[in-house]
Amino acid sequence: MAVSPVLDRQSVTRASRSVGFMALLSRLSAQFRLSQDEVCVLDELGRQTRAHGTRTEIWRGGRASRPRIMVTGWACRQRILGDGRRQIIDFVLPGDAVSDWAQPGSRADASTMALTEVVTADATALVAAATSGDRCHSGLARLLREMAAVETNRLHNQIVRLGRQTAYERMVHLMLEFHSRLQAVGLASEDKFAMPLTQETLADSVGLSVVHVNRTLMQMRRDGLMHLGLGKVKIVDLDLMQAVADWMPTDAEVSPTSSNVRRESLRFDPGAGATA
Amino acid sequence: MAVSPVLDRQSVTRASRSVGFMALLSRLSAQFRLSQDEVCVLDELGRQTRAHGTRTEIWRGGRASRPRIMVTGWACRQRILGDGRRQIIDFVLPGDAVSDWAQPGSRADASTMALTEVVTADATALVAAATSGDRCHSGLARLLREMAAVETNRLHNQIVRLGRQTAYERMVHLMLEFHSRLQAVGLASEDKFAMPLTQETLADSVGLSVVHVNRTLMQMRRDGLMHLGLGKVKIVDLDLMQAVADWMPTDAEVSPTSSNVRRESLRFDPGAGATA
DNA sequence: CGACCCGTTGATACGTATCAATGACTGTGG
DNA sequence: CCACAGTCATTGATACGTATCAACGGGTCG
Repeated sequence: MAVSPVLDRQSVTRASRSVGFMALLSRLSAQFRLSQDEVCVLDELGRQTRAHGTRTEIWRGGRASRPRIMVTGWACRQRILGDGRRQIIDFVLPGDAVSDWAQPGSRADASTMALTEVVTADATALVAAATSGDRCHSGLARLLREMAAVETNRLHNQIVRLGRQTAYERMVHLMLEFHSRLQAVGLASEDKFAMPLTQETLADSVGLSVVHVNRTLMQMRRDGLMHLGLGKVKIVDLDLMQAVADWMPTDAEVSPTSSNVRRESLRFDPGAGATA
Repeated sequence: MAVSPVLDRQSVTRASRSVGFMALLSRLSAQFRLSQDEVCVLDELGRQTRAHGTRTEIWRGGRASRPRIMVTGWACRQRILGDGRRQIIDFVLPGDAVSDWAQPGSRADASTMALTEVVTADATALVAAATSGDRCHSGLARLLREMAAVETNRLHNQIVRLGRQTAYERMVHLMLEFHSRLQAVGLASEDKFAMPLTQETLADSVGLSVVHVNRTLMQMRRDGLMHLGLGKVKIVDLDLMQAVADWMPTDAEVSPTSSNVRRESLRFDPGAGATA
């Protein structure tokens, strides 16, 4: 293989040093109290990067492939039904896993598609270090477990949105998720962030038609919740949005206000049963 | 604490030796080629069991608690919105994890509720052995990763159902999931299984109203797909059901028929990007 | 300049929710 | 033993939310 053109090399280098990615690494290092050695493993991620064009498939479900991490750009995990209907399962943002790392050769499932120009990094070393069982890499192991837990939580959110929320609530909730996730990696300010998605993409995520997504967005603007110009989102009334969408705070501890108890008789029964 | 009444002790012992659970254990031992030592860890699960009454909360989200595994009965993971709307995220069947094991003190999320009388077992030792990093327990570690991968796949299925399938397709797909999962633990025959769920529970899973679930089920009967009498499901035309629901085979390898490629230009580009 | 993608809007159709009522069945207490 | 309330499945009539079809305008690109 010949060397890559200079331009590409430069752009990739720039990408791997991107705001979001660097912010993420430093935040992770602090949060998980990673050792010097572990930080080195993370730093190595910047070396093995690769660019992918818009609308290309970054990862195909069912394939055994090396684990990759998102560095720059937007992608989505999706599934296509036999007749062409598409459902976006989850969005993949900088710092997220491109495919599921848990099981190397897991069954055919979803695939991951780039929604913009995308840069990913090879995370083989990271995963290997974390799963080796070495005590000196326990911080990385916790980091991976945390990433998995956060992803599961996102899937739960997506299920609740699609199953029990109205079109309006779904859109607001999704926007709050974007805002929260992008803020976590330093890619969003208090009230603004870039969102390079078409309304069709949004539709395939929230399970609506393109037309109705458009109407819902216009309504949100009229209601003074947020404004949404080409590729940019400006949040106008965050509190109102969180109230509308029944938003659950992500980082802070949740006070047991209206915890998961329902109208019916619901006992918690710590020791209602017999113990053998 | 005094000893449990004899009757309870007997029933629990019987439960921990239940068909589903024993079948599961032997299948797992074979599939993951577990060592003698590892099989012992699994066998220990039968000792620390506990019974839970219908409609009790088995696990509350956000609580740090010991990991438990389902032995007998049906439960569901669910989330309740502020105004009382409920969404069932996933069903918990014998052999499944009651809560997420990945991260001990993960954030407040869903809770798990018993839908029938339920018996669970303490899986602390299992998780500890699997995450210890000991080479002799690597089979258990793979087992846990596989369980997580399967659960993630179920969540993906649920998202596709709710987002892009009709009421009819959703119901059929869910029934196929039950059939497949119960068969895997020896609780379903070729064409029959017990399903102790009310239509309201089904409704809260597939994101429909109770009334419409009823109408959908009646239609499925009229169409000769399956019959559904009190607590029992009898599959009439499995092939038709799988065709209707766009069912993806779970165990067998998926032939790359209509893989995740869409009408638009979708290249896979193995090396379209630059490598730094 | 035309072709195309994307966002926007209107008119209409369809799927599903909601409200209401009934019957079958179960458990409970007088 | 029977009245009673409660849960669950079923069915009809109607309302509402969202999909579908169609058309148009503004951008961008070749």
